[in-house]
Amino acid sequence: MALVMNANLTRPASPNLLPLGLRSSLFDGLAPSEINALLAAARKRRFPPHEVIQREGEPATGSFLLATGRAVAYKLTPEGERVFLHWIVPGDAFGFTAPRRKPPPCVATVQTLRESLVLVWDWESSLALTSQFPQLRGNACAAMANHLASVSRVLVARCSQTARQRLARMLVESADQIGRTGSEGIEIDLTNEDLADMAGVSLFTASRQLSEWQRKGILAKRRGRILLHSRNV
Amino acid sequence: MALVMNANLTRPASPNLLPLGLRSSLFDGLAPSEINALLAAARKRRFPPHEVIQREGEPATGSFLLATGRAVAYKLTPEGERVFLHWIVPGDAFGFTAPRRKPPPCVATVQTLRESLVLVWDWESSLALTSQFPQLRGNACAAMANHLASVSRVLVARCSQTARQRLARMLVESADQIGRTGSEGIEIDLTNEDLADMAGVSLFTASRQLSEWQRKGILAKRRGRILLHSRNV
DNA sequence: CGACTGATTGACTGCCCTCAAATAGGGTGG
DNA sequence: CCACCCTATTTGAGGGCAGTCAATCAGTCG
Repeated sequence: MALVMNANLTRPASPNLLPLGLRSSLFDGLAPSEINALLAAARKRRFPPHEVIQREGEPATGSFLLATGRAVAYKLTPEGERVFLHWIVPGDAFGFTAPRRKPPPCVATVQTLRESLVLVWDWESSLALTSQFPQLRGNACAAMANHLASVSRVLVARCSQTARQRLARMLVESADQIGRTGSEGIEIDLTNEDLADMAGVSLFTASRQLSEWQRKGILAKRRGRILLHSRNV
Repeated sequence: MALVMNANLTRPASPNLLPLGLRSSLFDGLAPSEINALLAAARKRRFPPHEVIQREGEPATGSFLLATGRAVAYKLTPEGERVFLHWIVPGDAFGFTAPRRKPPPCVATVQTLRESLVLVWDWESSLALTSQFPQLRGNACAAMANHLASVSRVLVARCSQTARQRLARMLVESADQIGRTGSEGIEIDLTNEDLADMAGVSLFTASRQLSEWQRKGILAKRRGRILLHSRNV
């Protein structure tokens, strides 16, 4: 029951097509020559941590594929609160739009968490490539469908779950997505504030709830890190 | 600032292509002969009021285009609460998915409000048509992008707005979408309960808030109907 | 060993939901 | 035309979840 359904690895493309060993469902069903054409058209761009790759509302002037690193997609409320949508991990594509004359506005903001390597296609070449390779358009379409499903799940979670439930859910999903399995459980590098933002909960509610779970022995806390003993909720 | 951005009439197709005079952005950029091929492949189906056309979670075995009538798209929480997504008006397409081997599950439930005429393409012909006409795939993709933007707006509204604000917003949007302009303002055929469901607010909160607005002279209420004097909020 | 940032804890507040009970529209049948 | 019923709606009282504010504590890094 993952909240985040990213566009990675449903059917693996041929392995090691890139020097990076990058796999992505964006390449599903494409011939190696076609993939090479894609890669040739892409610019590789390196982003430092906490850098905005695309900003909600601005024209979608490019399409992206995360090669290495990590990023997060979120929306901003008029009051400036961030509404977490999903993590973006290597292999995930974003910024693809329906074919139009003009770039439509971005739906969400995407920001790196750590140093990341991103393949970038500008608007024109993205348009050209997706019209040249119908399979690619289909794959981009599938990525959009996944985003739609993902946002829908976030919506339902926000509408029907309590603060405690949303926190629990975010913990489990973050463990799946960005957790490192250690000797005593799953370690997640997140501050209380990160977790609170993602779950849509105040910093204090998050702190109180996490403390309660720690008292019950479900997890242990270090500064800026959470150690989840098991994934039961 | 419409919450609902449906797939209608961005650039009009040639007029009166159908006996119904149906226009839809689904036909954008298609030649008349192509549109005829589309229509020939479609089955016309009439739904009585309050009939479910597609149900969330079930395989998306068809693609739809509403010709006449009205419908609503919503999601269900595990507790059975309905989360309103958007109205569906004539010209709106829904149920289109990314090209896949198997039909993916529907993202939302779509239900008629009144008797409606719907064009239906089954899974196979939908797949065949969208691969035959790249422009059609693009248009279906655009419809999906609109749904994504729409759900995102609902999400942000749910996360950042108070009950009062959400009610106001739903009133204005419903006025745009399904209101009839009368002599004294815009009439909307909605019960308190409908409005409360859509805004994600309890029946009582809706009643209290509407009464307050009525006292202030912003609107008048009849049983099962709301008369909005102006659209200011 | 400061200093800064992250985390904790308690007290208070407020929005909005729940429940109960009464009221009013509006159609229907006599 | 009126009585009646079903449903929509109103209104009040009470309560709970979770947010806000304030003050303190603790970990890490220079």
